[in-house]
Amino acid sequence: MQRKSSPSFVLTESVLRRRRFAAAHYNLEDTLTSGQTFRWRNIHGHWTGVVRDHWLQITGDSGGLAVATTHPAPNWPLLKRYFQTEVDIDRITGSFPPDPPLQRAVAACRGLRLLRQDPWECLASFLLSSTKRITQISQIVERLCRHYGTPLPVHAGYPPSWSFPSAATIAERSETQLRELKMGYRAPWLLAAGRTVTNGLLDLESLGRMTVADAERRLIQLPGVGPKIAHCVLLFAYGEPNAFPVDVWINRALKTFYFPGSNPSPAELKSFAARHFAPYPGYAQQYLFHYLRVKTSAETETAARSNPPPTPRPR
DNA sequence: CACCAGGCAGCCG
DNA sequence: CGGCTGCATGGT
Repeated sequence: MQRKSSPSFVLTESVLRRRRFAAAHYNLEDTLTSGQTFRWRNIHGHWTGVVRDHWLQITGDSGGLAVATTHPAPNWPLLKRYFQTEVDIDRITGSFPPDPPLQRAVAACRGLRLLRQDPWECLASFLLSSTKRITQISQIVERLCRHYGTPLPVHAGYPPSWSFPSAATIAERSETQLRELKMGYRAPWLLAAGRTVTNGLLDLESLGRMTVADAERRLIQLPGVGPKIAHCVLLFAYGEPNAFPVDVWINRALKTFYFPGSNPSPAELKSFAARHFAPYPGYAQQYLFHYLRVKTSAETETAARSNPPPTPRPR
């Protein structure tokens, strides 16, 4: 790497390569903080993160995204695919049913997008997510990258950064080594997933060509992967619009807003969501999830926690 | 200190 | 199916 003339304590300063991705109404902050990805930080007023082996600095403005990377030969098509800037988000939210909670979520999170992430990173990250808060998932993922990822060049003044460790790298670790990263009982799950992907028993590439049901069946064969995590992977890595992860927040929201007073089974909730939110249940889920988790303070929080009085039924 | 967190596995009826 | 419990760890 070339040494440039700059403050004496800066040994290397990476060249930034830049490009703009045009997009109408790209809500970068909500997209990067809505719990679909765990590696983005706002540093010096810019969003910085990693996509594959690209260290990135992103700025969102009214016309789209300004993308800067230290990668010497950026894979721009890959990055563009990751950010999904070509998606007409207003058309998607415009297709949502006109019920109050969902429309409130759209109004509060306008421009929130779904990313198209690397399947292995997505699978591994969500394997680590069970009964953890998003901030803690981020911390575990960060430790995983710091210990077992590959260091990446970063722009001057930014903290060091690493790629997400490959399945093969994880497969070579021991359960003890993984437990040292404070992932607890999830360590054997991550190890097993790394081994299964590395030895070819699970071909992540082929999942994209299967039906949702088939891909889900394959994913939940992995220990620690159930319906919720499988659907996160199908939605966030494969862009499956019918994927619909049901976590505690969504479960609470569906019961509160759409089944007040009754006690629907998981199967009922699943079929209702597929029908009611079609043709984009995955996007609707993400809007509801992010809205309920961070855009509301007192009202919905308390309403959703304590078995609430029946709310007006949306039509 | 009790309780919960973008769940899941194992077990029981 | 449906319900219950343990699981590591950290925050409120």
